[in-house]
Amino acid sequence: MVDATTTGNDVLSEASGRFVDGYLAYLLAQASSRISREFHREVEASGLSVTEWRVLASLSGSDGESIGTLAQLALTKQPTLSKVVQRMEADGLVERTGARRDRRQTLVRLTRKGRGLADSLCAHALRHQQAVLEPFGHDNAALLIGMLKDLIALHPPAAPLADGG
Amino acid sequence: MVDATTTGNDVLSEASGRFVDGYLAYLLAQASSRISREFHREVEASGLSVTEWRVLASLSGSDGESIGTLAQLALTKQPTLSKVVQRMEADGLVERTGARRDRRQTLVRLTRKGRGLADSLCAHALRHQQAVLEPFGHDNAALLIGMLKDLIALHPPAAPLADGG
DNA sequence: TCTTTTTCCATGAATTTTCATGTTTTCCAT
DNA sequence: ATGGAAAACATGAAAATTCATGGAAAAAGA
Repeated sequence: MVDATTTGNDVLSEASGRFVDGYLAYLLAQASSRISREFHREVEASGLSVTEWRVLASLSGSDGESIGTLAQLALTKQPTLSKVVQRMEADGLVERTGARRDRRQTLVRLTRKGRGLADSLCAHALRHQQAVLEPFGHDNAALLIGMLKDLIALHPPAAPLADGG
Repeated sequence: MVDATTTGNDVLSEASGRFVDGYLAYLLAQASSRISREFHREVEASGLSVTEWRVLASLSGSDGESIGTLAQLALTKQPTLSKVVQRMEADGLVERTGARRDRRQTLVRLTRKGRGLADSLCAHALRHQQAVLEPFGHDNAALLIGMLKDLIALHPPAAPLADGG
């Protein structure tokens, strides 16, 4: 098992080699990219783009999100997301309903078909996650996830959305 | 200070709320995006795109990298990187030299101008990183970085490059 | 109430990225 | 050696993303 407490000497004051090899933002981006790449094959095998999968995942366990919220969750700009959602609506994966509370908003919800696909992919994703975290052991895995959540909580999104995003 | 050892109860068996809120790949992507966004304003103030900054950062502390390696480091596809490097060459930030060892490769190196800009931005980046990690304390920060490096080491890049990426 | 300002989303234009493919060089097995 | 397969990169066409902008609804102020 990987023992995070004994990884290298002082990983912070990185004195040698490429700059990026000790740079947090790079490590996060690289880890994100590599961890996701494997699963994204499954996603594309389902006929979805990565962005479309992110939308499905973001809507899983929710009974509707606005375009703006989805853009933040899916890490894209709002115009991008408007167009992705339109494609997904044409494919019968989501439906767009004018929200009751605020008629400016477009509320996006999973259709039955979309929920089926989302559930299937999410289950797959969780199995993949388990495999990824297995070498770390339960405690270190929880530590990692906790710290990522802390990082996220400490850095609010660009346009402060109602709550804390 | 954030105490990662007491963050929530069991962050793994996430039973409530949106699927993504407990999903490692999402947390990595979201954290990466949010941490970087702040600094990317500095980058764009320097007249660089994010991808161009990634190339500069990847070349910092190196005396030349191939197009393929840079594509991996900068998290883009090879054709994208070829074009970005051409723009950067036109701007006088990098130079492309035929590598000695393998004449198929294009070796990319920082020019004096490029190195100046890269050094300046990297210094800025490290100050930013220090601020980001400060709430975690030295030990937890080292733990986080160590685990990210482990994650990366455990998941090799798509097309196995000579070494270990 | 009636502006004035802000928020939320859609859309066309421009940019960026990616896909598909071709060329050149290297590697490997005869 | 040599012919075939694989690797590295460039490039044109296609697709995706982003920028700039506009309209409609809500919020804020006078």
